[in-house]
Amino acid sequence: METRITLKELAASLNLSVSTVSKSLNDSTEISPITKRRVTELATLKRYVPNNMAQNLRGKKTKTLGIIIPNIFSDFFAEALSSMEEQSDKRGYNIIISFTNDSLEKEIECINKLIHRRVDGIIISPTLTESQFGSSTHLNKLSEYNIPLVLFDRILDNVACDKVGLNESLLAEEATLDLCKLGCKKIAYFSNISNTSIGNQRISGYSDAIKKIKGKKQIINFHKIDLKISLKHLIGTNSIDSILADDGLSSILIVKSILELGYRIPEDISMLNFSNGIFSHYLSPSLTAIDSKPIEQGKIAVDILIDRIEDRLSPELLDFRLEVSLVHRESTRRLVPSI
Amino acid sequence: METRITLKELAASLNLSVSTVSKSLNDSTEISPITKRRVTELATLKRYVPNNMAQNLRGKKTKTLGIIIPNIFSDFFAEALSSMEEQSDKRGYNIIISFTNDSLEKEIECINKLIHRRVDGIIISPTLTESQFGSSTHLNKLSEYNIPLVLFDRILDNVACDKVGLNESLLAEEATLDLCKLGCKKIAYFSNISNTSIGNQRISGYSDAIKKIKGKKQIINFHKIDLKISLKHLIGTNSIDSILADDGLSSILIVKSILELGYRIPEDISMLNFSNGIFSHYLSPSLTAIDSKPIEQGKIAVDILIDRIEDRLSPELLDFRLEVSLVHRESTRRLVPSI
DNA sequence: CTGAAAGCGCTTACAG
DNA sequence: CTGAAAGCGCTTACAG
Repeated sequence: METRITLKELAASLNLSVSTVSKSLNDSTEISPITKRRVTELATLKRYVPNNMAQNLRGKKTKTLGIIIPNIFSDFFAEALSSMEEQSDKRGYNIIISFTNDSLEKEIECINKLIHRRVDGIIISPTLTESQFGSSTHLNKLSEYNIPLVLFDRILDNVACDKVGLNESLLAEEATLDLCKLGCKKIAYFSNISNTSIGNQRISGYSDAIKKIKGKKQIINFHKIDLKISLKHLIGTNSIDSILADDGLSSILIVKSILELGYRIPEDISMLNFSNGIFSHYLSPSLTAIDSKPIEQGKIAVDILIDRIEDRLSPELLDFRLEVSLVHRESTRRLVPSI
Repeated sequence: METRITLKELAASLNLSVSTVSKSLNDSTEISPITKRRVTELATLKRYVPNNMAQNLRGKKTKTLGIIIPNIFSDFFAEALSSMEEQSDKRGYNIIISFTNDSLEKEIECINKLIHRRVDGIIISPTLTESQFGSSTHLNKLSEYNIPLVLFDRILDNVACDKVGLNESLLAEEATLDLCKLGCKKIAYFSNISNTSIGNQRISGYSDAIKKIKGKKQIINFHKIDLKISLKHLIGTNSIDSILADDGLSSILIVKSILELGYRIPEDISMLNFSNGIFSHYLSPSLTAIDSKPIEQGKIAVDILIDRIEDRLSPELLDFRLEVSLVHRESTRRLVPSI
């Protein structure tokens, strides 16, 4: 079935040696223009395609990156992945993509598979479990195989490698202070990812901000409550005037509940969330959100990884934290201009 | 930098031949248990990992599939891709994923790259341009390389290969008839993808249904109108009582416009759309939609491709069209039970 | 039970 | 300018 033509067959048809044919195809200066032309012509005619496997076997590099992310169901990961693919392509690298669905077991399997496939480097956004319990031996072992690793978005402290992400704590603090600036005084954080490293950083940033504005800390674990009942109580007792939410999905549910309870956004409650996905644009009301720049982050992660692979970086490990900005939309009150 | 241990080094340390070590590692029955143990112990200790490149070079198969899709920003493709990844993994295949962003040029590049990489097979959902103009020489040439191809979701007639998708025409017809059954009489189709093969099939199915119910055909090209003005006019003049929309995004915009115009869904206008994405679930009102079963479709595409690769299929090409169903939600009227 | 040898398809010193 | 030879890391007939 596999009938693709090889260098050897090409050489035979041309009455040339394999070396000459190979050099011709690689446009080596050693070869005469006439021979080159003969070779390339036949190669085109016979649809010769070099065997990457053989080339890589000699070259020791596979020009392939492994990318491991939890899923592509959030806009953040979808856009980040898309951007990584584009940038890898631009720099001449292929990618092998795996999704863990936040299963640590699958993540470990993936890592092993990528080692087997001899990828030149790996970008990973680890599972939440891992970020909770920090059992990252499978990541740390990559250095023993000399496979560069870039930790993306979900950054772990116990892994020594290049890192690309956000300053989640600072971000949460700024978001909280922003709500305050817009006139909110009772700001609750509905956390959807508590107990993870990112979740904890956000909580810490939120807490710092609340302390600064001398407010009352109200951290609500999204998974542990009956949303509608909680909201009814919180708003009814005038305990909150604004909500900081983790992701698009929880925002949607919160908005839906608030509206169904008969309250208005932003008049009664302001909403701000960490995910600037397509939801935030198109929901009614549209949501003020933190633009975490997945496109830029993805590109940077790929660039750092390839630079590391190609030895263009100084040995110190990078810890790149992107500056991000708030996108104000309908879900938060306008700032009343002071005269 | 690359210091991974090879069979040869392993053999040297053990005072064995390369063949014996190789066989031991592959658990061959030729080798004595004692030797096997010695070998595997040292291999583990030294973290030996076989070089896939070399293995593939001998075996002629790469156990790798190429997957080319336009993007992962719709829930459909995201879920389909996720499912393909899972199924490939289950069956022992790796995948290389590329996104075309609906650029035919990028698609052609991808195909060439995958040929170079000697993938065992390819699944593709072609660009819209291609589905409009049908210039598919780059797809047809795959058969010359003996690379099996599965056309996914966006199915072209001019490519001879296995196909997995929906019966878009039937689907559109049934959706239209369903609206009719729910009491709608003036059904407009807001097409977001006219001029593509899928778009045309849907239009034809919609047209058939309209003919059956003796209604008036109203096909509106989503891109060519000012949405709000059009809707105001159509609803104001009582020209439509229901809308069939292509995808999630256009549905959102339509819903938003209708609500802003002060009309109610489904009381004034019923909405049904072809995309059962997360939007359809969570929008207020939630949207009645066609469940196109991306998970199942993705799995089937992978299974067919691998079965084709492994020669488990009869030579006739498959054209698999999945049965799908409507999911009724808030955006369409309830059926009034007849007594 | 073990090993020497050939070969997968390429590239690249080296020789002529 | 062309070619013979070695070698990338493996597997698998074949011989012993």
